[in-house]
This record gives sequence, C-alpha cells and structure tokens, in this order.
Amino acid sequence: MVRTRNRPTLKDVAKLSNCSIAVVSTVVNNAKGNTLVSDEMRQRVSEAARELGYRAHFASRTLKEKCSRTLGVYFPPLPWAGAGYGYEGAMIRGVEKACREFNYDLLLVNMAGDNDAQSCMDKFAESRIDGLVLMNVDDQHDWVPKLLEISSNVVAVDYSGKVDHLNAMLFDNAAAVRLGLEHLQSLGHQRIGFISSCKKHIHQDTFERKLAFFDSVKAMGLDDDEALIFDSKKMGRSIEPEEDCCTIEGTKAGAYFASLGDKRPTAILAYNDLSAIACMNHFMSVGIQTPRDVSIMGIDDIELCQRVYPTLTSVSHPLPEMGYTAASFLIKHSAPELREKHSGKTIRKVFGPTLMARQSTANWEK
Amino acid sequence: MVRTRNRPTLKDVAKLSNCSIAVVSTVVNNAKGNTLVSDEMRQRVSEAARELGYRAHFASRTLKEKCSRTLGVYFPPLPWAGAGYGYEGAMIRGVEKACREFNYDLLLVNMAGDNDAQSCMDKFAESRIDGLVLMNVDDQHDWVPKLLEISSNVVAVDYSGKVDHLNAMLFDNAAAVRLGLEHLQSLGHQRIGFISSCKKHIHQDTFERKLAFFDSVKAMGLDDDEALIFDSKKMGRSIEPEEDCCTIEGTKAGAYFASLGDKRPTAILAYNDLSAIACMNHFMSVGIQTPRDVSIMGIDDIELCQRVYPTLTSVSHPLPEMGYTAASFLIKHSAPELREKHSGKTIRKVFGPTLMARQSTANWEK
DNA sequence: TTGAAAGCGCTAACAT
DNA sequence: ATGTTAGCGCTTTCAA
Repeated sequence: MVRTRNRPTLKDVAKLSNCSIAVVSTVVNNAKGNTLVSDEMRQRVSEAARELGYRAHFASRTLKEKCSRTLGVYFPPLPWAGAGYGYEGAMIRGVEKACREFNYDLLLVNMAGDNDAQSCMDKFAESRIDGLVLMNVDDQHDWVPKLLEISSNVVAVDYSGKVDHLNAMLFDNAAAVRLGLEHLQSLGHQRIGFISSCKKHIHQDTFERKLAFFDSVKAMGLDDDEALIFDSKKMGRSIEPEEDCCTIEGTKAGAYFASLGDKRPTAILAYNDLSAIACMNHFMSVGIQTPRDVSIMGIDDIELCQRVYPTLTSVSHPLPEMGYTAASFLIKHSAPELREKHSGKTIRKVFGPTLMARQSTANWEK
Repeated sequence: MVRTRNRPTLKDVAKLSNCSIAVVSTVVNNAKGNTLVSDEMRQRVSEAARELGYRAHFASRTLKEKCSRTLGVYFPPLPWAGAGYGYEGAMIRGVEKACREFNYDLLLVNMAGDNDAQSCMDKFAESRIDGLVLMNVDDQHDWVPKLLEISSNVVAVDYSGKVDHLNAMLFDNAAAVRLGLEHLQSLGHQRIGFISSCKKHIHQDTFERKLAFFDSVKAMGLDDDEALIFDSKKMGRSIEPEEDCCTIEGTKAGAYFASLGDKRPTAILAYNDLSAIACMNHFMSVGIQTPRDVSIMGIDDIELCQRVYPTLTSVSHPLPEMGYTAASFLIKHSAPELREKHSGKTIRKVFGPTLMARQSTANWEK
C-alpha cells in the first residue's frame, strides 16, 4: 500500500487538547451545536487542530449531513465535444467558481461516454453527487426524463431538447444570428450567405439558428435568395454522427459558394465556428481571400477563433456565467445551510450573445 | 429542498426480503464476508434489491472501507492550459478509462487555480481522494514536495520539475525533436530554423527541446548556424507569465525569419504547436506561403493542428496512454481489493513521440 | 445458514 | 461550559 500519513481524527485533537470530541467538533465547525465554549478552550482546541493539521473526514461528514457537497458535470461523448475548443472549459470554470464559493467539489461524470444514463443515475443513487450539470444535451439523450425521476436537482447548459421540466440555461440563438447579421450589414454587406448543418440528427439549436436567419433576412431587408443557404439539400446527403461534420459542411459550403460566380455572397454567416473556419480554409485553398473577397463569421466564439488566420469574427455565449448560474442553483437547492425550498417550478434562463469582431469580417466597398 | 427520491438502504432491502442486513450486504457485494447464503435467499434478496434499485451509499462505504475510490486531477491555471486544445481532454480520457475499469470516480481539483497547494492537500487530508494526477506541473509548483509528505500516491503527467521522488509519466522531448528534424531532412531540408520559448520562467521541457535541437543538428549534419535559432536573445525581452506567450513568440519569430532574406531557413521546427501556428500566420500575413516558401512544424500535436490552414505537421504525445498508466498506478496502490504493496521506488515512464505529417511540411526542391 | 453488533468519524441533541 | 451518546449506512466478525 501507499504511504499516506495517518490523518488525525476528532479523537486525536480532543486528546491533545484535553477535552471531548464534541467540543472539538464545535470549535472546528465554528459553533453550530454547542455554541458555548470558553475562549480559553477554543484557543487550545484551535491550536491543537492546527498543529495536527486536522480536517474533517469527508465521508464521515457526508454520511452525517446527508449531503456530499459535490456536483457532477456531464458532457456527451460527441466527437467534437470534449475535444477542447475551450467550450467545456469555459463552462466548467463557471461551475468551479460557484463550487469554490460554497466549498463544493466537482465530479466528472462519464467523459468517456459509455453507459451515460446509468453513470448519471448511479451517482445520484449512491449519493455521490447532490446535483448535476448536463452540458449540451438534447433529445437524443432519451434517458433524461428517467434521470429526473431520481433527482430533479439537475440543470442543463445549452440544452436543446424538449423535456420541459428540465432546468436549463439557454443561449438566445435567434439574437445571436441577428447580431451577426447586423454586424455584417453595418459593414455594408447586403448579400449574405448562411451555412446550416447537414448532420443527420439536426439539433434544436441549429434549427433555431436557421429559422432566425430566414426571419432576420426579411426583417432587415437583406437579399432573400434561396441560393444563399447552404444546407443538406445542397450538400446532397446527411452527415453521419461519427463524422467530423463541421469540417465536411464548411468545406462543401465553401466549394458551393465559390461556384456561384457573380452570385457569390459578399459575406457568410455560419451556424457555428468550426464550419466557418472550414469554409474559410477552403476559400484560401482556391485563392479566395478573407476578408478581402468575402467576409466570414461564425457563432459560439470558441477559442479557436483567435488562433486561425485571419482571426474569426464570432458571437459568444457567456458560458462561465451560464455554468456559474447553473451550479449556484444546484448548490442552493442542496446545501443544508441554505435549505432553500425548491419552488417546484422549472427554471429557464436565457443568455444573450456578444459580438466578437475580428479580422475575418471587413467593410464591403460596393 | 429539492425532490430526490429517498434512496433505499440495506435495511429497506432486508425488510422486503425478510432477512438481516448482513445477508443483504453479503449478497449485493457478491460474497465477501459471509459466503454461505442459500440459493433461495440469494435469489430473494437480489430481486428485492433490483426492485428497489438499491445501490450502496457512497460515503458509508467509504467510511467503512477507508478508501474513497476517487482520483483527483489537477491542472495548473496557466492561461493556455485548460483553455482547450484537447491536450488535457486527451489525458483525462485515459484517466477516465482506468477509472471506469476499476469503478473509480474522478474529481476535478482546482481548475480555477487559487490556492492550488491547499486544495490538493486538503483533498487528501479529508480522505476525499485516494490518488492524484498532476498535469503539466514543474518546479514553479514549489508545494509539490509538501504534498508528497501527505501522500505519495501522486503521479505527474508531463512533469518537468526536479523533484526526483515524484512518480511521473514523461515525454521523450529529445526524441520528438529528433523525429521532427528527421522528417524535415527526409523532405530535403538542410537549413532548418528553430523557435524556442521566450517565457520568463523557462520549462524544463522547453529547455530539453532546445538542447535536443543543438545536438540533433550536429548529429544529423544539418546547417549549424546561430542565426537559425529564435529565442529570448533575439526576442530582446522575456515574456511575462500572464501573456499569451506562444502567439507573441511565434509572431516575432516569423518576423525575424522573414527578415533573413537569403539566409532564411527552408523549414522551421517550433518547440510547440501554438508558436508554430503563430509563425505560420505571420508568414501568411506578409505573403510567405506554407509549405511552398517554407515548411513549418510543431510539437505536441494539439487538436488545433488539424483545424488551421494549412494543417500543421506535428509530433504527438500518447496522452491517453500516459493518463491511463498514471491512473492505473494510483488505483493499484489504493484499491483495497488489489492491495498492491508500494515498492517504495518512484516510477518514471518515458513515452515516445509519433510523427503526424500534414500539409505544412513539403519537399524542398533545391 | 442467518442474525447481532461493533465500529468507521462525525454532528447535534441532550445530560451533566 | 463541557461531556456523553445516538445514529448516519455500511462491512465483517462472531455468535447462534
């Protein structure tokens, strides 16, 4: 076995400071049960505890308190998720912030992605976690309703499914598309193309973005031409889940738009950053320069936007805030010292977009 | 409070199957203490347990077993770390694989990065974790020796410090540099530049890569010219820790190499991918094309390499394996059912590099 | 073959 | 002001 220093228990501290474990417990927890401990004793105990490096045993406290002070975070095992891009990281940082404030821990539930449903439910069933953040979940995760039967202390971040009693932190997709188009219009673009998803199972998110494009084009008086939309119809096929969809879509979209000649849009808004980048890369490979010949922008503002050349204009989620809000909710409804009653009502918060203007979009000299 | 179905305990299962909790415990754990339970009873208990959805309470078991079956993972709060790039994700996936195999959990220790030392030590002191994976730690983390006093069940992945009794999974930096140079040489390059780090506190890793460059250049008979090395001397200053060092270095390096005119290298090896990409981006912005005018490659093979244009040739770590090996070690030395004696010897495993040839490197027509 | 009970370390109600 | 103790849910030894 490994060498791990024998941790001191309440008993050890009590012995060293010549008192009972109850007194020690009272002192180290800063007065909950017995408030009445003499200053002299308090002093002695504190010192002994410090000397021994006493820390309450996690499992013991959990058992007694019926609360593990731990949140779980779950990510679906999509090929593009978890791969980085700072997307999950940004959200986690928000969750972590809330956890730190309330002295909670963070458990990674099943990044590997086998048996997701069981893993999530087991963590609750074993009382390992008090709450769970589901990242980027949708209706393909058909086990969510079952999970909610075990515990309702669950919040989805960037949820795009239809389970209406699931707490969720949402992104205003329509506003994001609108903001992007306004940016392009303000630069003088009138003929704007849109790249939509060609995935086999289209996400609600993606769908909303496409709809918002149609609506905004009309509302803003932009060129309304069916030829400006790249989607699975133009792609000719649907992309299987295991493929690197964004690269495929973006590349094909680039080829499609390049083929339009005179009718080529002067700017392109992609439903996400990866497809925007793939499109830009394709243009580059055939000698079309961004932003000189065409402006391109994405949505989501993943870290990658700042690393490509030219840097990609995008529209960002406030992911840290979303994570923070989600985690705070879960903590408020589980921490014994807060004991906030669950209103019973599902919460839904919608977060607005922010424009991140970079090099890939520029004025269009007519 | 939140609605969480009251979890069934041993008692509940015992009542339903008309026996004592001892029998239930024996059955659900598949025969450890009392092996002798009648088939009929075994049957009844199993059914009752299944019916109630019984799962052992995590904290309770931990308390009894003196083992939390949980590993911690720590990442230093560097600006470029945790930001994504798939680097940490790849390692975590390996750790997770080992955890799943042995039914361990994964705790995220302090991604936010305040008070790192205390967080890591507290998790051990509270018996919250049985082992800890330290990612990308070096001698700046001066609390590591103190941590090891609390528990030796710690493994560092991609360690570049000098604490020699710390278990570590290492990357063969010299081999990586050599492999990169061999690749370039095989393409016909003879005059190869190197981008080193200009960070204020230079990592051991980085240092090793620089040394390996010198050695390999000599050993392989490549052009040996001081002008081919870009480092803080040529940079004129050191980069502060909070700056986006790689972008700064890479960009400056690009400007430097571009200024060499006739003496410009035909290929460049950067000490990491981000600086290679920044260099390539700078070249692009001044009309130098990769790989037509110059080949560029990095080291580490972060996800980003596949997303930029042209895609970046690199040399990869086997991060999932490193994570898996680290976690397996920690589990072997903490799981009660394995009870492997700690040999007392520090383990060090060195993992070899793999070339990932992509578009950014090409034949040099002399 | 089954059950009773100790004990893991802690908190808090209650006794002194 | 301080101490005693029940009990959280589990495993395992020992008794029946």
